[in-house]
Amino acid sequence: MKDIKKEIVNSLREILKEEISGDVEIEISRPQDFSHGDYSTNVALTIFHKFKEKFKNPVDLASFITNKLQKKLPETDKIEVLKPGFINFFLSEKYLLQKIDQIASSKNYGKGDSLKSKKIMLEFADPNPFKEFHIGHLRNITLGECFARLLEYQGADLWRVNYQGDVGLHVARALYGLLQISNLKSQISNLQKKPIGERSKFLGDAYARGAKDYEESDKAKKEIQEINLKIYRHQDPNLNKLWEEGRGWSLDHFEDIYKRLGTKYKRYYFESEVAEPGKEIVLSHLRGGTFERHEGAVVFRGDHTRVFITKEDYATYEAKDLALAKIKFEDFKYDKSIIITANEQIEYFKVVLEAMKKVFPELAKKTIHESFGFVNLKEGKMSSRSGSVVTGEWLMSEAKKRLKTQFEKMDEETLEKVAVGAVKYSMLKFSRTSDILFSFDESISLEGNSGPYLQYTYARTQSVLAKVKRQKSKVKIKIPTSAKASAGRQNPKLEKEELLVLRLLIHFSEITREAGENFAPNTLCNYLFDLSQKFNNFYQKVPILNPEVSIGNHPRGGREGVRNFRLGLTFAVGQIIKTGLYLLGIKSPNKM
RNA sequence: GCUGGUGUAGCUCAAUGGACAGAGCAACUCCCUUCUAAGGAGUAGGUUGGAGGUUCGAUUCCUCUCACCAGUGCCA
Repeated sequence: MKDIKKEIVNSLREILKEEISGDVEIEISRPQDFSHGDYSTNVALTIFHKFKEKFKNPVDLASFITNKLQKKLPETDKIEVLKPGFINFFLSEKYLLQKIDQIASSKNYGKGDSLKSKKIMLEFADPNPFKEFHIGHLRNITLGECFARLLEYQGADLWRVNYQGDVGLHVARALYGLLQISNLKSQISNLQKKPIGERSKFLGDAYARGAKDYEESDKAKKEIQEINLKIYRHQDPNLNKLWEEGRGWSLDHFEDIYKRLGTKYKRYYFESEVAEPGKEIVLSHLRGGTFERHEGAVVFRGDHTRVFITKEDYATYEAKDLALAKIKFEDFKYDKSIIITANEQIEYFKVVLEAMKKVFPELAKKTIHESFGFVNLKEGKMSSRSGSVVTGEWLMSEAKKRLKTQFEKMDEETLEKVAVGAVKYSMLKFSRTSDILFSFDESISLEGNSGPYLQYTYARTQSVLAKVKRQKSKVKIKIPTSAKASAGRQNPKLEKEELLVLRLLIHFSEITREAGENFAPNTLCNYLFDLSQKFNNFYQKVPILNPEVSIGNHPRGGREGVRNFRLGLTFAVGQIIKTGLYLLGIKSPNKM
């Protein structure tokens, strides 16, 4: 089936080529309002300055173009020229109906190939062992998984990887905190029998103590710095043992979280494995002048100066990232390497990428950093009561708890899907780069722009379809091909509510591609929400299973035809929502 | 101080330089004998922080200014 958007562009290009020698950029956009058509272009406005002698104004030019266009685009019902010079395209019902058949009959509808066989490495989540997996990590992993799926949907060969900071000052702080505990040994053996969550909490508390002491006491600060060096150098066997134990606890705990969130990594990288190689890379480029020694440290002077090797002679995060890029590429010859972190690292990555440009120019070209904003809690006061940070686990459990009181009959499995979906959706529905305020009330709600609302809408579609399956033993929803169904009918007219759903449905593949290209899941969220609203309106106003008898000129013909069409539409909406939610990393329960 | 980001309805947020700046909460009206009312329809709510500029056209781009957040040589 023809891609109508491409058809429009090609036709326009042909016409314009006849009129002007050069090629022009043609933009086809989706109007915000259906009253302006299914597609629209501002090309007459943008190129008018070249035609000032031939035409009075952009509207004139647009009319001229439109006259020539009419014959070339049989898929359109109407092409109109409006006010300043827009050309609006209205697709014919016949075309829309063909499209619905396509969606309902193909499992892979919407799948793109813009990244076909491109190798992409995507690093995201990056929690630090010994520290809590906090809500920032939750947003990171949610966004990362969504990007991964969006890119895979465009045909990418994608590796999800996770870079975890198992050495460094933060680890030293936690270890210091642990060492302050008097009966540490017995506590540890005690905890070994306890659930992972408790162990992880124990570490989190130790970190909090270490961090506090680091700030408040010079003596503690010095000790922590010593611990840091000992870990880097593997000097102290007892300390190493403690480090390994704690590290293991953290990683087990993280593993649980990844599983719960539906992310599976291809490869884990650790700071401990890139620290030495990182140092070597920096030192080997010292002579070339890329780096220089200053006050005992090795620094890089880029956009601003950053330290790559400290005067204590261990690699900083900066140096490690250079080695990481190299090792990543050895593992997987990527065409593109994407790193997702919070906004606070923007400046950091600017400089690291500058340094990488000098050290590994080929890799630097392939590496991009994408960031996102902070997560704050709207109902956040209650969390500070515990004194520690708000963890990802806590957020999900709390969501589940609240959901349970609201929907008593919901079974455990569905509860989990909805709770995780609610939290994830709240991380995705806002534009990526802005700081957000997480609200339980909004995210759990089935009203409004929320994960559960979409899940509920999907469940509704399945509920209707299930009814059909119960009625007949095995019903395959068969939709008569539109060409036949509407043949011989004059001015077939769909119901308003049907048409709105239909007109929205056809844009799914464009939306998913754009969401991937721009790393903008919120565009997909907004689209799915819009679709759900329009479907719910349709559901409310139009009987699906028992259409009124007197639908004389419905393009799907008699009662049976109309019923089949509406079932097909319902089926298609279900497919699109389910696929859309999958791309967001959210599960779609059949019943709610 | 410097660099970057943000500022849109009471609240939380949308809006590839486009059409009358849109949603959802909250407020107020309606709609269940019928496929999930866990839903739907509607009303009200705005000088897009402020001042200039570029453009056929600015929430979007540029300059200035105010407020808040983040980053800013030995953390990650």
